[in-house]
Amino acid sequence: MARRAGVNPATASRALNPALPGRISAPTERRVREAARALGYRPDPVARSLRTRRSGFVGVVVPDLTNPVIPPIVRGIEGVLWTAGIACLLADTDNDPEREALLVDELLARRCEGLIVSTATRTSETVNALAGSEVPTVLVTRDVDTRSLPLVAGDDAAGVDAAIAHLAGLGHRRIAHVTGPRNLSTTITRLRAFEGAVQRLGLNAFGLVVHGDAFTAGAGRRAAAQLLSRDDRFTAILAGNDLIALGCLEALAASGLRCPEDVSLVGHNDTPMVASLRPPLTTVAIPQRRIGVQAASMLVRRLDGEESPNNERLLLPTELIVRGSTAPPRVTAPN
Amino acid sequence: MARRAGVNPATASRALNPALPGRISAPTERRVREAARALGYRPDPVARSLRTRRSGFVGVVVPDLTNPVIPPIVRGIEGVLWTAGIACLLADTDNDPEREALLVDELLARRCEGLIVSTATRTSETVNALAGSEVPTVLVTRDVDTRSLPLVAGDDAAGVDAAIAHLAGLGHRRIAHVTGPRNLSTTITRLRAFEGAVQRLGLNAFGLVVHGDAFTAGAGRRAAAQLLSRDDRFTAILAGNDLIALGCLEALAASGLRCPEDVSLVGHNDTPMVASLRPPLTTVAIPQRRIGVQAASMLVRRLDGEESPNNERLLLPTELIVRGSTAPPRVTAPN
DNA sequence: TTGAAAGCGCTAACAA
DNA sequence: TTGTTAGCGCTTTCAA
Repeated sequence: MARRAGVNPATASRALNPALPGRISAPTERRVREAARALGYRPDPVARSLRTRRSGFVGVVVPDLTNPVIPPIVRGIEGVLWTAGIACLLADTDNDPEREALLVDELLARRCEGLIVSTATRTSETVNALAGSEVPTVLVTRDVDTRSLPLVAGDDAAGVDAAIAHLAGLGHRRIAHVTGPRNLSTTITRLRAFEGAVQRLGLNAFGLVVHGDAFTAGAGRRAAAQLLSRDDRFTAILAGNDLIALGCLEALAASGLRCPEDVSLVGHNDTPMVASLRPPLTTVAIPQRRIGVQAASMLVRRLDGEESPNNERLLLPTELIVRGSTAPPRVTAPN
Repeated sequence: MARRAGVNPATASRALNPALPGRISAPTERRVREAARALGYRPDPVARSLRTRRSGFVGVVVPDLTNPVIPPIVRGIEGVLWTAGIACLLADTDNDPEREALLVDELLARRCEGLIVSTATRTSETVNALAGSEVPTVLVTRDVDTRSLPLVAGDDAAGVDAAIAHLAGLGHRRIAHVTGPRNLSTTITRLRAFEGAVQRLGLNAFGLVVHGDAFTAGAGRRAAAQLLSRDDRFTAILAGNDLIALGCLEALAASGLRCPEDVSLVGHNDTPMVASLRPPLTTVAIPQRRIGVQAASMLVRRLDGEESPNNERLLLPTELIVRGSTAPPRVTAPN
């Protein structure tokens, strides 16, 4: 290879890898580099991996690439990692714990150096097992109950606080919450924040929390319909995310209720196009790309040997985007 | 390793790889497999790669994961490939030809066995170069002008045909087309189909084609505004994609025109949430996931050595989804 | 500062 | 049917 062009066997290796032990004389290094360029030489990453036991890539495990929150995060991750000379092996679990186990196993077998995981559920055994393993892992967006791994996410609690404060400021006293699926940490975080804010503001949400069984419009529609069928009155809904909010909107319309005149509505995530719904959706925006960037950076630091506690948590600021779906309540509760 | 547990050195390899030459006796195979299981043995993929010159992964190059057409395609790809024991290295070019060149180079250096590419532009030199390379490549959704590589995509032309036929059937005679960026094959395919359909139906679209400079709502808004500022009258718009359609909707509203009463509107792709716009958008749905599945399957066949011409093209059926944004024109053109 | 030699874990060829 | 030997392309001791 390049050696033939130069003169030496594996001195070339040292010449091309300045980080390696053993100083190289300037002229030698120049000769090697020239030869390498002339022959279009690229070191074989596979052979290098075999020797160094480092693969040069990390696994990125996502619950569902089709969930609009995920792609910007992956882009953030991917950009940082390529810059660091690391490639991303992508694995989509389809929100299925079994598939998650399978894919993580496969990823580890392929010797990925690290993992960035948005887990399928908050009780994932697969993810918990990672906490004890050798391979550095960072969670994004979705946490596990054990909190046994570092996490980068949006500060959903602050976003929910802002949302409830906004609604309360408009005069709402009876605010309902249609959550996402209970097996996700994001659902729990938002629910706890909702409960906290309600209590802090002296509101009362008894009978006004209902759980959606998925982050979909259909689940939102069903849950909201259930809410509307009860006797409890409310003038606003905090939805677990934007798709659930969309479902709520549909359920309200189906009940002949108008948004925001009869019921105000707040979503979560600021998904594409929610600004173009009728009414435009008030929602909590999370810095998706930055979450990805920070998660990847955190992983890179760990790969570089920086010691950090596994309970490291980075919550990036969220922002309440006020649009047309929230307004003061009418004097008498309508439903 | 497993050898110590069994008895033999590399017979184990044959035992675990039924495809390899050299028959193995049933008892031996059983012994080996038991030992492997007992010791939790997993063959090292890196060492195997070094020996076999196969890396076990392919590169997936996408223009922008944030473009809602892409994720379902990637999911389709990813599912098929994992099933085939192949991992996906993800690379997002951000629609930038330079970055595309960089990433493909990096991917090739890492010895991926094949590539699935949705290119940044229809004139991509990077992609054209792939046509002459050793590594099997399949294009998805976006073609290059040279047509030098196999392609799997939706049958956009048929979708556009159906859309124009639908509009003409409603009575529209003057139909405008707000295209996407001209450096994408999808734009050209849809434009050609538009022109063909217009001509075939004896319509006239002189002065009614305007180019958006990106697949964004902003580009659609600007292009539609430009269209509206002209003297040419029209009663319907075919948009290059749904985001452009959204921009058109905004431009119409800004001009005091109603959709569909004053101007009908058709999008492309059936992006999430367009059914919830006001009015719900009539659009051409493309089988995104199936496109991914078929592209991956095609690549796997090629990796397995099946010889196929590089001009293989698989166009999967599209479907016009009629919603509320299209209606018969009023008797007199309004704008 | 450089060269020589060994070996990462596996599989391909050849021999038994 | 199985064992032996060699070697994929690199990096890493160890010696010079």
